[in-house]
Amino acid sequence: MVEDVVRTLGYATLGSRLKRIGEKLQAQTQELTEGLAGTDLPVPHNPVLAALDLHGPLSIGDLTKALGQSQPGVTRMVNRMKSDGLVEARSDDKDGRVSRISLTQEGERLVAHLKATLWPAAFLAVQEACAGLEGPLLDQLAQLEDALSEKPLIRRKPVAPLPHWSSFSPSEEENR
Amino acid sequence: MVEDVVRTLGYATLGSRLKRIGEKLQAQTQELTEGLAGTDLPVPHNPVLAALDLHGPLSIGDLTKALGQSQPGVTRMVNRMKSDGLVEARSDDKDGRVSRISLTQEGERLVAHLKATLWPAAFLAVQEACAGLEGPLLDQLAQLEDALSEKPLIRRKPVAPLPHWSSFSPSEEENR
DNA sequence: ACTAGATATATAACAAGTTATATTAATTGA
DNA sequence: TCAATTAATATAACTTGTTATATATCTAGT
Repeated sequence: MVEDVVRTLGYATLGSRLKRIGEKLQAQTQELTEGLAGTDLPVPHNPVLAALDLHGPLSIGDLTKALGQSQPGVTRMVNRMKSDGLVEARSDDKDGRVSRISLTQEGERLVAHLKATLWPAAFLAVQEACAGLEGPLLDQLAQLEDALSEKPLIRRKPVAPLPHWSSFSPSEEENR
Repeated sequence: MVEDVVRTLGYATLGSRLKRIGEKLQAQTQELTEGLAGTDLPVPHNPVLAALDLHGPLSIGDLTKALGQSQPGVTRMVNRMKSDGLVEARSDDKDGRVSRISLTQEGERLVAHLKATLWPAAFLAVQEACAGLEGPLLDQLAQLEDALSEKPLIRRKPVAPLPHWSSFSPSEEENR
């Protein structure tokens, strides 16, 4: 049997390790999405929806900052979401370079649905998987990775009635 | 100003968060690679070299387990490394389906070089960035992300003489 | 010995991230 | 006011991860 080299090497491969766990979490969140929200929204599109919901219309540059990733990546994701009918772009009146991205009606509807289903469920499931993690980062990562293998997010759906997303993020409807 | 939505959402976006930090670490490790080992070896190829160095020749399936990623991904990475002259494949004598991947002489040479330069330096730099992290996972991630922004790995090169990789991974030359 | 199924790897198509560069619009300074 | 610079977004090419599927070889059972 061959051991997990990326785990063994510790700090030397922390980057690969973080990416790997992140991808596992996203894959399990995708299962949740289908099983719980009944859509096939790609997991990385959720933060875009959340940012637009929190702040109202944003430029590509603002989204870049909100998501912490590169501008071309954001542009492409937004284009995809545009062709999916979730967002729309209009160029700014003051500055013709900037394109203001906003939720369409369909986007608003989806957000409302996600706030009642996927978002709280994912939050709680991940929170449960992280409950009891302790110690140095590498140890917590090992514990989390094991926890996700042993009991994936889809089996951590809360039994009690799902709280609405607003109870996690109280300040959301301000900037509209 | 727009805040960091992925950070704000906490557990709900932990997958994106982990991927994002992982990519940042890998990008900074790439800088280290060029500045310190004088090669342009892609960061994700390091664990493959380390696995082959630790265990000697491995099948694609074994590498898949060692790296914890999908078989087609491993196959493609190995093909790239083959065309870079770092590894070679011969089909197994007993079982014609399995292809045994081993380091070429050039691969061995590169590994020896990396053990004296990049691997210990990256280990120590990441360890330093992680020193003092405390508390729940989300907190430690926030601290780490801030630490990497404030002082990237390339500025954490140890001043003292670099210890050899073998001092981090004492059991390495066994399975050859 | 042959067929069925299982196993190992390869291939194809896609997604999402990156960097580098092109394009377009706005700003600034002579 | 216009030329040069700066700034925002778009486009292109690449990497690395994925899933689904094809191919090739081995193994088992009759």
